[in-house]
Amino acid sequence: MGLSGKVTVMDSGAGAETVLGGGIAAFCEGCEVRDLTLCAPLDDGELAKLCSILHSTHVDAGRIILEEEEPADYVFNVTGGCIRLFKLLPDGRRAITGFLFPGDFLGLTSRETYAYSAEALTPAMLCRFPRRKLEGLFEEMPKLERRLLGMASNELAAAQDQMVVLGRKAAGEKVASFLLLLSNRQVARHVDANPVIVPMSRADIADYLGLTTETVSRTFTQLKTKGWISLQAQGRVLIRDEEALRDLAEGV
Amino acid sequence: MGLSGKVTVMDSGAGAETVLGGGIAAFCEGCEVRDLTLCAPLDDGELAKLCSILHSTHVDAGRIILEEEEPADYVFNVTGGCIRLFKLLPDGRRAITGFLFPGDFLGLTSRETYAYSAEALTPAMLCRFPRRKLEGLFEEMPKLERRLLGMASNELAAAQDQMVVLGRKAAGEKVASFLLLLSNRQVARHVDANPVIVPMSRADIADYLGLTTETVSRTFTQLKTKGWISLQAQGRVLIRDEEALRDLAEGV
DNA sequence: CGGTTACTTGATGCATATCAAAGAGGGTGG
DNA sequence: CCACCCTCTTTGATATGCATCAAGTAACCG
Repeated sequence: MGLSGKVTVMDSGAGAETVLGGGIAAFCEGCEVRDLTLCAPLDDGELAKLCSILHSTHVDAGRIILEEEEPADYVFNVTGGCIRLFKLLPDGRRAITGFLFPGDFLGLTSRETYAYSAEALTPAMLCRFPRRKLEGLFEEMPKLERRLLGMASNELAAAQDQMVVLGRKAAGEKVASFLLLLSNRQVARHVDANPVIVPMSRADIADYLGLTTETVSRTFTQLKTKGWISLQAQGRVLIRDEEALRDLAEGV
Repeated sequence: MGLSGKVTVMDSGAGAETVLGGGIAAFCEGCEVRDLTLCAPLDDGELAKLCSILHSTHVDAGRIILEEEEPADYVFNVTGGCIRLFKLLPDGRRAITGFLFPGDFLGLTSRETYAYSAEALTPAMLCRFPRRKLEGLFEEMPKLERRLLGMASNELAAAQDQMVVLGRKAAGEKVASFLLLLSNRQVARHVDANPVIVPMSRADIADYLGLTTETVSRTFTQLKTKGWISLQAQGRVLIRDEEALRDLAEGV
């Protein structure tokens, strides 16, 4: 135990704090991302039932939430902060397979273990569901399963887009695609499209785009020099010429 | 109409032939991939109902089955042959997002349009379902929806593996990963793991791995020179040193 | 058996990686 | 509140793996 990253959210010790379970929908009333999550299609009574099996949890930045190959006993809804999903090669190379934001779902797998590791990139809030209990609710609430299928389909489409980025786009196109992706996801959660909030490091972006830290940095500089973006405080990126960025991203 | 690739399987004209619909499960009796497909969890009565909405179709090699951005009115089960899924950039660059084999599912999307194009790479057999009718059966047969969620989760895991390949592996590691993937998928459909049957061209493999035709070819030659594989007739690849190939693929 | 397409091999170039070091934030303790 | 330190970012110089361009060879199909 202690401060090592090996302590996950499943052990309810060491810093990750459980807030609530069991009650009625009161807790979910204030949820700002309800229309994006698993819970979107449920009425108040159904929501209460779902609430009875969830634990809302805060995780500190840098904390590991779950690890590849570990038993997939829980699934999560992200309600705040940003999470990175990644896979490691034996020699330490890292591939980030996605970033999660409020409303996103975490931990879905058809196997008995997780397919990737997940780490909080900023302080984050999660709703944690025991997987078996959630599956137990499917019969009673088929809407839940339908919703999960819809979310999985969306993730699949996003994964396919990312394969195009990784396999066939040049560095500039990759970075432009990335900025527009973040911008679009802000819109989905009712945040202004511009400026783009970039909470992740250059190294994270590099591992997501199949580049190096240096190349990502150079590419930002080039976009800035062209006047298409400007870099602001706290990792904010102002898009100054969206059309140019979009053309670049699409490979026109 | 005519011979242009623009004629898809949805138009039931020009070469793609509908075999049957409507009957009882008789047609499915001989299906060799029933345990892999959507139909796996269904009993005979349920299968008959599913049969009543399906059309079994043969498609010629090279024929386009569905196109990105077109209305997603049908979904398909592949029962024979090999299909490539791809996305194009405006300047003609192509990214192949996956290859489908018997037992695989095609056309799943949460949106109203397909997320990619699909083309028969060899002569192929498909079971075609009207999407709305299939969704209509979900209430009656929740097993069907459960199965679809499982298949989508599997696809998602495969997509994440592929992101690691595309983003962080070198050419040799990519090709080794690819050969082992094909081998593993043969095992899943009860085909011997070795030799690996490679029905796709070097260009297809290149577009799947984010390489060029020439690099794929050179890499095959290198693996051959090391004695790890040998190239046989009809695109068969004999794996001679699986452990070496596996270590290479995993990046050890 | 000839034509066509796919594959292989070679020579060269370039985009991005790698190695290296300086500069900018951001948080902490005095 | 300021100074210091640590980490992240930026920039520069060089190296290299893969792409590109080019041509020969093998496989396949009618």
